[in-house]
Amino acid sequence: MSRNLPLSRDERRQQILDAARRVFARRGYHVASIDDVVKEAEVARGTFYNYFPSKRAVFAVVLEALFEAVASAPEPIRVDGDDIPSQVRANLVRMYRALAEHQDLTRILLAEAVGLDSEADEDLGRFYERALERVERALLAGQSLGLVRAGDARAMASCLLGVIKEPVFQAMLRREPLPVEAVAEEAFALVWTGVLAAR
Amino acid sequence: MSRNLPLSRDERRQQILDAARRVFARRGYHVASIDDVVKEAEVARGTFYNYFPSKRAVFAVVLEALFEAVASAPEPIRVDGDDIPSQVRANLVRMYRALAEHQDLTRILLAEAVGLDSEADEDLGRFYERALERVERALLAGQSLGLVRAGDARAMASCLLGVIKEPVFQAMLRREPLPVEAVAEEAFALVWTGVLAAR
Amino acid sequence: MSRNLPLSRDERRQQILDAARRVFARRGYHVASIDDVVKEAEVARGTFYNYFPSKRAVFAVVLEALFEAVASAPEPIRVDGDDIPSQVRANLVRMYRALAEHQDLTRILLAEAVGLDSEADEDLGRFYERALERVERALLAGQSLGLVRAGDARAMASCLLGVIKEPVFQAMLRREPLPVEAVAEEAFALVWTGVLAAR
Amino acid sequence: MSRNLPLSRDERRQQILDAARRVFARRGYHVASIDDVVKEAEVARGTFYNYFPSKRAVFAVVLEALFEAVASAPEPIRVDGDDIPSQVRANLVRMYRALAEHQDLTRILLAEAVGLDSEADEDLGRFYERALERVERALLAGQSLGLVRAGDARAMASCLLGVIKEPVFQAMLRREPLPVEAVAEEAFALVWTGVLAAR
DNA sequence: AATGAATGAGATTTCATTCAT
DNA sequence: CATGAATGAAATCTCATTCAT
Repeated sequence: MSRNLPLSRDERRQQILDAARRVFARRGYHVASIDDVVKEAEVARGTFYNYFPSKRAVFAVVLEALFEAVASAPEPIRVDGDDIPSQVRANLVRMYRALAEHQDLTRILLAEAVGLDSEADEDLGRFYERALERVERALLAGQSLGLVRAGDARAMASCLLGVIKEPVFQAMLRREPLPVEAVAEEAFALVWTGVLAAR
Repeated sequence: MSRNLPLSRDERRQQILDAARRVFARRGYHVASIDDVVKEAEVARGTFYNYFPSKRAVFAVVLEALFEAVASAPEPIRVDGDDIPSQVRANLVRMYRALAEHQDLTRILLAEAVGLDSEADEDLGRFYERALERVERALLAGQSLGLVRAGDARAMASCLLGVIKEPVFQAMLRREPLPVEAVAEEAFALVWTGVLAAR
Repeated sequence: MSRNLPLSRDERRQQILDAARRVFARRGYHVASIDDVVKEAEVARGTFYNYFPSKRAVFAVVLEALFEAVASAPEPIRVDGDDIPSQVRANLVRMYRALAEHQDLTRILLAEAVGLDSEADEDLGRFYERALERVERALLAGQSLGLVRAGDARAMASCLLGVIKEPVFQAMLRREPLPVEAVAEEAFALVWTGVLAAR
Repeated sequence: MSRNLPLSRDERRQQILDAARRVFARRGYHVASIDDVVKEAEVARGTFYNYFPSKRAVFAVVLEALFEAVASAPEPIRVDGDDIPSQVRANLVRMYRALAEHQDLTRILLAEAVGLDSEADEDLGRFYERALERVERALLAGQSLGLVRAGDARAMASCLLGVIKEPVFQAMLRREPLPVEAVAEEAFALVWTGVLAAR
């Protein structure tokens, strides 16, 4: 009935996008319906399709935004800066904090984006590819500096990514808050020295 | 259509269960339809419902079977047995091998079972709880033997779980085979000594 | 698994028929399933079809049995017997008692048998036809004896049938027991003298 | 298929409601399918569910409308108006006419609404309760005026209700038109003076 | 640009009936 | 005869998308 005030195209688009993110986080991609989204955004159903061609498309845009938010958290390691361990530890804290801050995003990223369809899998693949490359480059740099031990940097990167993701995933699964400091500390220690007692 | 000959309840049930597992792995829980399952099993639609009350129910059974298969892979570390590093490495290989053997299972476990509904989340939570406890106990034992460094064993366990899961997840995402030996080697090295070069 | 002892064809048939009557009374024709019936009868599903060609057919037989039970309740009015009012009153009591004794049958007759399909409607039509004819004949006899006032005996019979049915129906609807005596008394008084106070 | 032009919510709703009433009357609640209804209404299947949440729900609305239509037919007896017998006779004619006018409604009310489920039974129970109370009040008034003979007014009301319903039911069962005048006449005579010849 | 009524393919599930054992 | 596994047509209901207003 009552017609929404005209908004700039970008504002309206953002309004729908935000609503979609909240809905996807709350209900999951498959269970969420366009109806849920337009109700959350308080626009008419047709309006949605004026801005996005399909449910799948708006989800892709939501995903892309998440990628950006998480990927921008860590800062490049600088050889000339603080001592390297501190930089690594700080980056881990930054990552965990970014993930903890956006619990809804996390849920989408870890739970909803997987197994959607092959196109979504490719989006996700590209995301992790970028993440892995980044870690891999850091490891390779470390190896060439003699800081990091020899080994398959790619496989190592994959394991390291797991060190970051899993505690977040477990917290999400249990719907508990992520204990950022404790987890960052253990992750750092593991990465740095493994589980062994000092020799 | 030609009618299938009657089969013993157990055989038919298993046939449908296997088909369901393949279909869930290929298409994902939400996208898979009962039609897909009965076509894969080559039975009539009604036959499915003679054995399982719902799509959700058959998925629960599939999931439970996966839990068992994966959880039974590692063997307890024995202090009096082979040297401990070898036992740990062997367990990692066992786990990766179990997961690699059943690529379809892996997809379901890592991607499809997450965020389905609260009941599935609880199943999954219990599964990971068991896994974490197991790792945690091993770590605590190691600590009391002076082998493992001090620290929050729970958080450490969570990170270690990630070390195992992530390479498998990445392989699944890219639909590539898991390089079991290489990954096991890196995972072991990471767990044992971290990423640092020997000091 | 365990196979029922062989029974004579008639006994087995009766066993199924009784079960069907109970089930139809409890659940209603449409909601009742063959599964309900065979479980109630404790026979296999196939056995049912050895005795009755269809769900509809067994229902027809159940109905027929009810017809008999109810139709045999009243006794013919005899001009040479007790005084006629007593005979009429006695018949009303007999009818109400028969209906009250078989609550389940009543439910089927009044609620389930109507609107099933055109074939069932014809069965039901024949039943009421017989009932109406009987009442009509009694009324015509009464008219020729000068006992019953003039009028359309058929329409009168229809109204009288309603006098009998409705209290039973109301009791059924409320799932209350039928107060046989009180209802019979009022029905008799109504039939005999209407609602007017004596002039 | 050519798409129906958008209609106001109320118009479309009414269109579907009317179609549903016709279909329920023709086929019966259980046998009627949503498909029948949407074909009768000439709308798409989804359109039905835009207006009613379920088959059961649209039936409840149909039923409620019938209750209103039938319950509003008789007019209160006024002591200071025409002579009372005329008023009673007129009310009977009004009732029969209302029922005869809407044969479809009648079928639903008398046949389809009974024994559907406990909720429908309660609706029906309330409807008859209102009807019975109305008749009972009239009888009690008549008794206090010395017009109506003594007796259990409630039981009497129940019998009277049967006098009204049964001829309608019989006509419906035979799919014959209701002979309104003849039936009203006999019903009135029965109610007023019973079946006895004048003494 | 915004609206929301209309659409229909397709999903899950039921259950009367058949038939090999 | 008795059994119960197997069947598939058909039912209800969902929801992404279209399009007249």
